[in-house]
Amino acid sequence: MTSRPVPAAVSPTATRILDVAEGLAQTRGFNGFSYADIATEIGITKASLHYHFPSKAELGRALVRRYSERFMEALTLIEGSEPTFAEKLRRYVDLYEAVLVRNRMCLCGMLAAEYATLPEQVQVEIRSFFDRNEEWLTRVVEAGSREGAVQFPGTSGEFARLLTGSLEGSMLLAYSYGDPERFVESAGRLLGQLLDPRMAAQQSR
Amino acid sequence: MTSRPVPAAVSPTATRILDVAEGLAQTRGFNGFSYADIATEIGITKASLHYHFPSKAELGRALVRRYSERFMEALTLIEGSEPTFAEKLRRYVDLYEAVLVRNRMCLCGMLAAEYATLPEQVQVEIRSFFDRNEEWLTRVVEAGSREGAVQFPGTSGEFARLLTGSLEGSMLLAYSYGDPERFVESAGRLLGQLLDPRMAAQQSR
DNA sequence: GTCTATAGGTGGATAGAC
DNA sequence: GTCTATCCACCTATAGAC
Repeated sequence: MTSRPVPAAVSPTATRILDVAEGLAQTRGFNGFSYADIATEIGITKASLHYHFPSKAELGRALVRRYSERFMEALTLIEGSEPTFAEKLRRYVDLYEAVLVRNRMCLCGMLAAEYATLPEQVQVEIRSFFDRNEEWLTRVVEAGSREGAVQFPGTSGEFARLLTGSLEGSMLLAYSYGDPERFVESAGRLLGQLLDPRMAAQQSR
Repeated sequence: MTSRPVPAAVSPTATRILDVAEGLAQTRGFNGFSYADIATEIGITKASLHYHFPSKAELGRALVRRYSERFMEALTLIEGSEPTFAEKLRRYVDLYEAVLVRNRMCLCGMLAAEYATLPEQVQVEIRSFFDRNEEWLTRVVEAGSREGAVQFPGTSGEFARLLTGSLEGSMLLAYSYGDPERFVESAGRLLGQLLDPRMAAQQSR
């Protein structure tokens, strides 16, 4: 079997730093945590952190890039078992839910709010995340449309944007209420209504 | 005619402070601006700000409360001319758009991301905003449902939550991309698909 | 109500020893 | 790689004169 390319080796400490910083960023935002917070939790000094990530901007860039890479890998995994269109979307939603049940917000949704205050390198990574999400979803929706599994006006890309935006927003509110069920509720309803409008209409009361 | 109750008089300076702080909070978040930022823009000293708002927590509380009150007033105005169900929703969406075209994010959507780091008084006001939004939308949806203008599975409240979450999320992404059109696109699509599923199905390509 | 002055703390970041 | 020590900018907040 062929092994896919592995990113340049990252030291265990750098990984640990990213792990801790990720949790902090997903709950408090990029401006809501400091090097001191990470240092305390890991048990090293602030100065040592700067050896691994010279500036907070570089830490942020690495943070979002890793998050983004992992997310894309998860998207690739979804398509592995050749699921139906509805299954693909359900698993896509599951990725969001998995973040919420850990009492975290999507890293990129979180940073989208702070966008104006972020270092440019981080802004670029955030956009890349959403662009890649949209590309994947567009392909999925396109395929679903060809199979007749979904119908909608406009382009697949526009439909994909609506999905991403709606899910991020429902996630944001569920996060702030500390109630993942709120997201599950809305996401299920969204898919149900958008995917099979005729059934939704029949089910109405 | 009867005049509605007016809130306790607020000094012109306090109003000016709130105006500036609101703009900053909507673009940079609550943790993204300081007393110094406000002071510079207004042309008074930081110390003077503390006379009007002793702590940043109190400033935040006042900020969200005013924003919330104004938003609710706008919602009341929507119902004034006895519009159709579709018109009410469209005007609701217009409120979001009006914020975006000023290159701002919804104050409460913005602060929802920072929720974990906010003073408790501010957290309470944020929740209140979303709860009141949901209540208003629920009533509107309930009425629309009775008139047969909309059909959906589940309760009106659940449908209302889906709408709020989806709009806030589409707004957040449009804000970070600096592209209000992105929101208009998605919001129009959302209403179109959810409000008349059968028509949406027919329009598909 | 607004000012000057300042306290007391935390932010990210660097120098240089080990 | 990690440490101690330190810098300097910035933060919220207060005291007290005007």
